[in-house]
Amino acid sequence: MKKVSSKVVERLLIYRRLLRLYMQTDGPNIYSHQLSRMTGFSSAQVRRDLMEIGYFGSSAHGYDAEELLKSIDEFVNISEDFSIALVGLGQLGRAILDYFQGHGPNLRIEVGFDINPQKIDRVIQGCRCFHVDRMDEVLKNTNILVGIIAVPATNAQDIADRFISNGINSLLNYTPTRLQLPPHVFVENIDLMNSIEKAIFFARRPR
Amino acid sequence: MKKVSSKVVERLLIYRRLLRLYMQTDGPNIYSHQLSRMTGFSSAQVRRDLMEIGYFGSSAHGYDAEELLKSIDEFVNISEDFSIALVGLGQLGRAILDYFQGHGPNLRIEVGFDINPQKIDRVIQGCRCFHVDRMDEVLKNTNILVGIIAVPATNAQDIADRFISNGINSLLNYTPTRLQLPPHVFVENIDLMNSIEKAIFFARRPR
DNA sequence: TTCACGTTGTGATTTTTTTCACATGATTGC
DNA sequence: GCAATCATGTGAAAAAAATCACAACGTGAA
Repeated sequence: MKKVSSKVVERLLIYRRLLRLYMQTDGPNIYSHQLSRMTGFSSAQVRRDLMEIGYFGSSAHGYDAEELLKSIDEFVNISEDFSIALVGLGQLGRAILDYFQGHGPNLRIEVGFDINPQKIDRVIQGCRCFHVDRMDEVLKNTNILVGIIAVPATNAQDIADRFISNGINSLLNYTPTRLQLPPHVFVENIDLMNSIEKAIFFARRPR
Repeated sequence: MKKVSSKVVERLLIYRRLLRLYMQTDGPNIYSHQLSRMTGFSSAQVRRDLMEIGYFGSSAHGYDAEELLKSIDEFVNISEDFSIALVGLGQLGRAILDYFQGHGPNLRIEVGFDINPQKIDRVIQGCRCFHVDRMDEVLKNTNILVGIIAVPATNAQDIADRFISNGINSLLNYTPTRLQLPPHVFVENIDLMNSIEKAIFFARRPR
């Protein structure tokens, strides 16, 4: 299957989300310039992105929203249920848990890990919680492919290593730590402090 | 002053953070290949980035860590205290509050807004909380330049507009809404669902 | 002093990403 | 039926970002 850049995937997922909203209220078809307005990406970019997944519209009616949505769904192929593990159930970890268990029906944080005895062996928001020491044991018996890291920065690398040694090759890193990873592992860094510092920088400097 | 891309700023802020750690334990000087190993960026990229801010090392001892840090600090210029406003004090908003008030000494979420009466007119984590209806009034009397949006997706645009009409031109958007903004406004989108969907995608597809 | 070594700074190049611009094709109004 | 209109798909161009590769330099050992 054709390789596709992370940026394109990101935008496709955005179209996907917007299409769902669009279909609830608007007509059955949609134009690239509409997606452009909704996203802020240029209409040429929208068309290029849709080319990538081999979906073709008509020059008269643009794209059939429902078909397009289905095409993107097929392409990203995350419709079936998907299990995730989360390490770190502090304030941030619980917010993440809350956010994901609330929203999407197709993804689910299956298990959580922490070192705080208050969190362990409970079920929080439908997520079974274990002591971090049991990661290997627990992960062995699941088919989790994505790990979320929401621990203090100093422990992030350890947790990442543990995930990887259990065959997990896609990580969400909510710490500012720059993880050292083998090249086949995907990581998305969500660095809250970095984001706000950038925002502060550009609050005063033009782009 | 020279314009500099968001990507470069992002990396400079990462170097800045790592330099602080590095200086606590390691020698007074540092090489581009060390920063490369720590960050995952190539050493050539590190050198290019440092060129941008006009800091020059020596070919024998690399960079003087302290001087370099000072140069980056001067460049990003976010050392003095900096006030921020946060709208939305739900689970996510409070996690953000917790995170930022805990960490950096130089930035501070000064005021918060919500519609939940339980949150209003209290001080949470050193952040004074008001009803959203009082945004104009409260923001008028501060010199806040950065706004954080952590409300339900459907309200995000309204809040953004309100921020902008009060002269705030740099936003952190924690909702999946794609904001429509005038071109001078900087926005950093932190789209949690998008991130995890990307991670799921790349868990199964090579890059 | 001189040479070997390792690092910087950077021009040139490559790669990636985005935009331009237009031929093509479908539809509508007349 | 035909012209006018408006979107698409895409080759070509441009812009942005990253990498290559090497001259120049400073140091330390001999």
